[in-house]
Amino acid sequence: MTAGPHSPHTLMIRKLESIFRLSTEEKQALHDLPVQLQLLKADQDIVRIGDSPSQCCLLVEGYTCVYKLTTEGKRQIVAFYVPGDMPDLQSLHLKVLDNSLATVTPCTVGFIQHEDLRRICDRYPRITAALWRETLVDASIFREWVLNVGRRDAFSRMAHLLCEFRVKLKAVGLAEDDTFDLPLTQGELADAIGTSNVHVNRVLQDLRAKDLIRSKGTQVTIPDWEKLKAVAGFDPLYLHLESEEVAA
Amino acid sequence: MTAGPHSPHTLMIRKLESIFRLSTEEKQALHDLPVQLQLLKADQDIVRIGDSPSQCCLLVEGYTCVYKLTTEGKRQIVAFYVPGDMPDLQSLHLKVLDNSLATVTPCTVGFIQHEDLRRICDRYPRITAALWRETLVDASIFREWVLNVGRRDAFSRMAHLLCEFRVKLKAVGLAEDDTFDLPLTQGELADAIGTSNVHVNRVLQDLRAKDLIRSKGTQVTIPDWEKLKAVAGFDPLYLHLESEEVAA
DNA sequence: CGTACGCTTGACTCGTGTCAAAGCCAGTGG
DNA sequence: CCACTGGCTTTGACACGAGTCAAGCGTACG
Repeated sequence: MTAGPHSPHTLMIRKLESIFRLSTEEKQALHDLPVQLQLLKADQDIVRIGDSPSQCCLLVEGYTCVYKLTTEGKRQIVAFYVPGDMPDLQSLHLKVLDNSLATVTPCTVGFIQHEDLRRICDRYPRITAALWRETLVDASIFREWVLNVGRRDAFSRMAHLLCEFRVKLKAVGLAEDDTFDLPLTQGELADAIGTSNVHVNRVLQDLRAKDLIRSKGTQVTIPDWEKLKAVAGFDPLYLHLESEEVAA
Repeated sequence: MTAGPHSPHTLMIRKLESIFRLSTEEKQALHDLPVQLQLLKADQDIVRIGDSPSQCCLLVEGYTCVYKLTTEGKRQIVAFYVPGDMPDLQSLHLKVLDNSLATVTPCTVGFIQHEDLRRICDRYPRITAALWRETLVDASIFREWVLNVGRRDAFSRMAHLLCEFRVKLKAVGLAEDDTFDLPLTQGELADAIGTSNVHVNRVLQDLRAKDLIRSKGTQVTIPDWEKLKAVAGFDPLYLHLESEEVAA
């Protein structure tokens, strides 16, 4: 569950490699990327909308989220990120950030300079492709979230979010069979599925009453994966993982 | 308003160049991309979820949309595309499509083989960056849509969608000062903002009653841009256009 | 031990969905 | 040239999901 004996890059490289089968040289180049590690507390902005960062953030441990605010101050979380993700990789090509990135738990993050990333991309087109692909998967997840928020009721929305968490965490080895850690407040869940926190509470009770989920502290367990998938209308296709991981 | 004397690539190249200032050689390489033109009727799928196309679609004339369906068959449109866009550029790196792409009006589209795109990307890293950036802007728009659908009421959502259309169309020269063509049914608008078509009808009437929009056939005019932006909570930052276009 | 934050509950309100019927074209064919 | 048709828009009545408000509860932490 901790970063353990890995280098900060390990999870990211493993993820890139699961699709692209990089050469030893390419992997080495990634390993050699200078990373400035930093420990952050929970509920802390990493970068803010309007910023023009000169570095990307690599999430090593903990969960982060990307959020936006309406002019009236309502918050919408548009993505959660788990270890191995690069939550603001977009900043490599978009000069100014259109969203804010914040920790939701205490986090270990590594910062990689844009110039270092650009150098490695120029030299290794396959790494460029792999990183590009990462941003495309992000985009695919956003599309699914639009569907989720736009066309499912609160009950299915929540079920869908839980399904997504399970699959993403399993893919990086942070979930056992059927249980994983979900250290989010009901307010954060509400901001993610576009409802009120009161209603999140009712929906969670309903999910528990129907035995679709069980929870102990921040641990969530899913007794019947197929049943939860069904009520969520969840199809992992949009996560674009390789089949072994999804099947699990 | 028609494709006119342009080659099919013109709008796309102009868009890429507005950010990246490509060299003559790079522009020529783009111009030389083989494109297979095709005329399509309205309401026709171009590619479907689950497909693995070997080509990308370049929209030359008309509007297309990307949509997804819930298991119960509810449709959510997650993006609209206008001439100059490449609505399924993602397929270059994601083997299987996670959404469907359809025309909403009669369209002229050009198909570009993936292998041709990959070849040009390998040779010209700046073109890679420009195309990558395009997909990042798409992702940014998806994020804004999550906010739109999740945290704004139907009235603001519709206003926001209209603002986005105006800015995108102006950027490719398809909108005069304050009026543009919006040949969408209320059902399509409903699928885009995640409400029922009946409610779309009421919201549009409300917008007209408040003189925030006027419409004649499919033509929409915006009498007071600042006022519409205000009720929509619209900030064009997320479209990542260069400032001259946005200001207009 | 208290204080703060998050969770839970109930009552009430309100935005939207649903259903069903009617009106309005624009295109088609007789 | 006009009646027919089908798709889209418009309307009204009603139902329901979800938001809001406000109070009370639990618990982790200083």
